[in-house]
Amino acid sequence: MPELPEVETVVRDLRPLVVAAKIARVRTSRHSLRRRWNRRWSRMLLGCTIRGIRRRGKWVVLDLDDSSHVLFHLGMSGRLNVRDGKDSGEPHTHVTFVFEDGRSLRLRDPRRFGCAVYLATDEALHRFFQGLYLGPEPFDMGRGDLRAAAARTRRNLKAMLLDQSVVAGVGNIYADETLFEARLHPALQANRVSPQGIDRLHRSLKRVLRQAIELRGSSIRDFLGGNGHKGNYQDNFRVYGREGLPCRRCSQPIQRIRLAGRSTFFCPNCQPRSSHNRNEPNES
DNA sequence: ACAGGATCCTGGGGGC
DNA sequence: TGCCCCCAGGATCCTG
Repeated sequence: MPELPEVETVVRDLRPLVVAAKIARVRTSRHSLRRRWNRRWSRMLLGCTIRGIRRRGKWVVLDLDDSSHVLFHLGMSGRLNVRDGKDSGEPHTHVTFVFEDGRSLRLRDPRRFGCAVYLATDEALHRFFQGLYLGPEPFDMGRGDLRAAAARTRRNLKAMLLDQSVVAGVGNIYADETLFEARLHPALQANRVSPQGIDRLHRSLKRVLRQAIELRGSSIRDFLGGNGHKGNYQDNFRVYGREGLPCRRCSQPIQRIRLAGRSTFFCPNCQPRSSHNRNEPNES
């Protein structure tokens, strides 16, 4: 559930808390995450100081002073935060970096779809992302990039947006919100959408993500930022989770279908399957 | 080559 | 109130 805006929020919240912190101990749980934490990595990290924290797609990247890196993925239910002193023994804590000053950075993840990975060099980090075929950041992506990606696939728009090799960081919620904003039906075959339609998608993607970041992401179920504060974008959802509720533009009921194995919400009036009347959806 | 389905995992919610 | 079942979906692996 943490998608780009939520991960960005976590990173921004954590930055003042972790930069310049020195790692004194590393603790891991015996449950394995999506990728197994290698015990040697813990030793490598001892004495390292965190130089920076940033986001790449849905990944959190810690940069350490010996030019090694630690990546975190929050999966569905992962939370990354800093606690003071005493081990509160919170359940589902899988990776803990105890700092010299007694505070600690913890990855908690009940569903264990998340992971933590150590990469010893810049080169290794680069190769790791290359191996994932991780696509461009939405804000760095030109509209030509999205046009090209759309032209070369017969998949539907929803599946294309969810594909991390096309654009990094988009998940189920922001895919649906972006498609609504662009007034494109999620089931449209990507290579059959007009260049103008793809450009609308490109603009909408940035607009939706930018606004979601401003509002600190969405707190549905239990997402909290790195400082424990909630996001507010869930109050702005146009379609996600609104099956049967009136569209905020035209008041037609929002529909839900299954696409790319995911619940997909859209307005059948504002996002018509054909592009005939896309300029004037009926008011009703 | 490409698209879609199954899989992993737990907590929460609906139905009875 | 309690229990069961299903659902949520990010990434990866498998099948058609």
